Amino acid sequence: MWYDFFILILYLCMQSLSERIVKVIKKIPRGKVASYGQIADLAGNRMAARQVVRILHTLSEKKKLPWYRVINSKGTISLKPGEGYEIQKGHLIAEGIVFDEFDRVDLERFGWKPKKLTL
DNA sequence: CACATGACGAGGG
DNA sequence: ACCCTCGCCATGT
Repeated sequence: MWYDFFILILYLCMQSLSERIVKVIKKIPRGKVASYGQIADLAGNRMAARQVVRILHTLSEKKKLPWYRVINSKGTISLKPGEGYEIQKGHLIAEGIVFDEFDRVDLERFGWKPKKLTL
């Protein structure tokens, strides 16, 4: 029914993209990772990966976000060594995530695959 | 108003 | 696999 569609659109308009991105990040389960683009997609705009970056940069602390569960689409950590890389890796390993010899995560195994989510 | 920026990503060579 | 270009969102200057 297009009634449901209407409600969906209406609901999406009630929150800003940023607010939805925050909600999506908070829903990443323990022991799983999600890419910047995937989060943007789930939040309603797959072209907003860079906005996800900005959110993590500014709101990780304030909103208590599980920022370390966000990596890039190649399955690697985007932070540079000496600037958070080791810390993020430590967090992920602590949750059971495995890195291969080239510090890559198998997204098939550890990638978050939400069936359907409600924002 | 015109850029410059960033923990990005897809596509092409 | 690597490197580069371009498209994107929202903020900051």
